[in-house]
Amino acid sequence: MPKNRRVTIADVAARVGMTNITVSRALNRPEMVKAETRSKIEAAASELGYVPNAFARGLKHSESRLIGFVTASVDNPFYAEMIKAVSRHAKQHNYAILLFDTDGEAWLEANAIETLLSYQAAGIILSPISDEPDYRPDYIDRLHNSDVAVVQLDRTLYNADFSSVVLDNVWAGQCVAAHLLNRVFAETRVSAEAPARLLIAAGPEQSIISRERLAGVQTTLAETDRGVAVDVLWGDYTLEPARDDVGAYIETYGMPGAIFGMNQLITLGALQAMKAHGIAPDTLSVISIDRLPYLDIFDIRVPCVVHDGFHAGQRALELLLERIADPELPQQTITVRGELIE
Amino acid sequence: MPKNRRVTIADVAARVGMTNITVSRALNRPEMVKAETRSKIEAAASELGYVPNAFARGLKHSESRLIGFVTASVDNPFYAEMIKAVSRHAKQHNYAILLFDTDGEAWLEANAIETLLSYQAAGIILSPISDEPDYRPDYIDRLHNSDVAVVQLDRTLYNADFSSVVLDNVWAGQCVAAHLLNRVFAETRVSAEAPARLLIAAGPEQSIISRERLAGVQTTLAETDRGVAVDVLWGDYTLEPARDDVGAYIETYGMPGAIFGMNQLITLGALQAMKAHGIAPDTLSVISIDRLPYLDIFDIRVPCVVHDGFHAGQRALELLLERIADPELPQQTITVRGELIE
DNA sequence: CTGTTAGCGCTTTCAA
DNA sequence: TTGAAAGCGCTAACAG
Repeated sequence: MPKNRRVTIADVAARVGMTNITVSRALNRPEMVKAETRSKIEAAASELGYVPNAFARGLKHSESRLIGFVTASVDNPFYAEMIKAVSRHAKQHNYAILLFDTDGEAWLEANAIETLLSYQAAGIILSPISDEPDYRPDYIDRLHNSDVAVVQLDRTLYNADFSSVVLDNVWAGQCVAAHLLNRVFAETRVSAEAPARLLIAAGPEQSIISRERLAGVQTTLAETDRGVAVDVLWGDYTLEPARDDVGAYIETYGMPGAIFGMNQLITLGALQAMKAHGIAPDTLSVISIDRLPYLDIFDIRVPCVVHDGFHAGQRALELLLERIADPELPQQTITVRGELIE
Repeated sequence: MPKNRRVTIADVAARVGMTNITVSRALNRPEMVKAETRSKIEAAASELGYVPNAFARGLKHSESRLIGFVTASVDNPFYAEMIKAVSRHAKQHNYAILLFDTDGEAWLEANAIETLLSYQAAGIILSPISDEPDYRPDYIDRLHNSDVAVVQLDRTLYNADFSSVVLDNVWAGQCVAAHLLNRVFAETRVSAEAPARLLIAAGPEQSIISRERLAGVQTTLAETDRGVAVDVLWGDYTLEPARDDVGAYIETYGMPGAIFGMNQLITLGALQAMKAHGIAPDTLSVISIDRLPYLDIFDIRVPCVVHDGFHAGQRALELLLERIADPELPQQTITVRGELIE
């Protein structure tokens, strides 16, 4: 069977002996058409297998029902959760999602934005590859000059004036420190000679997120007279460097009083290093940001500050829809607080 | 600052004192245009911030550079991996991904297909909500009558004639059984009175995937004279029913000789049930399909048959591109084998 | 090498 | 309630 030529509004019109415009109206503004004509048209349309051409429609209105989601890692479970939330709420408002995985590459991110502009995307949810001050991609101006709504999610471009939904990183750091002071460093007293040591396995040194989390820890520690010394290992949010650096640290300085991993992968890396050095997870206090899934099944307790990705994604989409509806709205930042789970 | 009207090819043309078509050519077929004109045009285009309108182009060619990915669960890590693969390879061929999360709902799946047809998607990678024989959505005919390329991934519609990339489920079952015979039931001898028991926590009873995995186990067991009795608990591929049913089983029949969980979540459910009954993971042999991530860090060994989702996704996209290039190609099925990891 | 014309499928005037 | 004409932005086909 040769594939039928695509059926258009005109084919439907011909079938019922009317003109294009009547068919168009019957399908989009049913109230403007006599009920009888309408049902004839609807019948013909479904019989012929008519599918509206989104391109023609988009060209006409010069607006589209597309929302872009740009992220560095679809396979990060936290992002997967956010994508799910965005996708679910987008389709309730009749938007479809164009997904771009930038794989941490600046040029792919730039391409993604370019493509979204060419599809006249109504909005973009952007989680850029980096929040460091020296990452200032050219597309920022393009976005400001166009009329796409933009909401940054989780990560934000340094100093770019877009709305955003971010985690309360300072607070997460404070939570972590408070928990450690309560549970681990409870007996610690000021002691300049042999202070208790907290090892922090962080993300990149220039990452705002890492710095905020660190700042949170430090302010809370500073509020007490417990003499906790903080050692920071900068990394890149992935497992391997965390594992290697924590391993090296343990070899050089011995076991710290506690380890704080700034995200899931970092913490797993730290745990791996501990295992390699024969340290059981319950001997040394480990605390994390992001949940380490399913460990409770095996009675391994790593307390963590958990952020609700689904909620964050949903808020981002809400913000985006508001901006699409009213582009003149001032930029907003929404902060999502995590919760300490023991 | 009022947002500038969108800049079109005509604006660029006016700027350099040429006509639309020359600009169009300079941008798309550089070789057809004098080098000097071309560079003038390119300069003007980037200065004005020209972005081609994908809708106009799509309308003209009546073909698009869009590929649809339709799945029931973006947040399943196995799917996330496949999405990553598809996305990465799609962009190498200049396709963008329209992502639809159907959340297991038939009407959302139907909507997704409808939307993809309206966007003239060049191809669709489809992982339907169900592979059971009584799920026969209407869109199957629409797809066959249109000229979209379709490749099913992981799950396939019962008896729909589309290409597909599927896991070798029979083989996975055989692997599992062979491993159990070697390691767990090695000493078991024929014994009608007290046969060794293998508990299988499966997906839905009508699911082809579950039935194939089960069949694999049974053929391998049948090839030996070891008297292993198989008990099957049907479920739905999620954690909770598996946990509850395995728990109930243990209470009624006591500990089986081994438990086989047919996917990650089922196995985790089984492990949870064991924990609730005070059975340590190393006392009872558990085996799974799909990896249980990071357990090795804690010295918990659950052998599993692992499938390479990245590879599967990549193959699906390759198949799709082939069909886009030549729609007359016969339908193909590619089978991806997993590997037993101890 | 560059320009004219026409049309992709749909919808927005304006008119009947 | 329905229709005619025009145009969204882009690119074939055919000139020049």
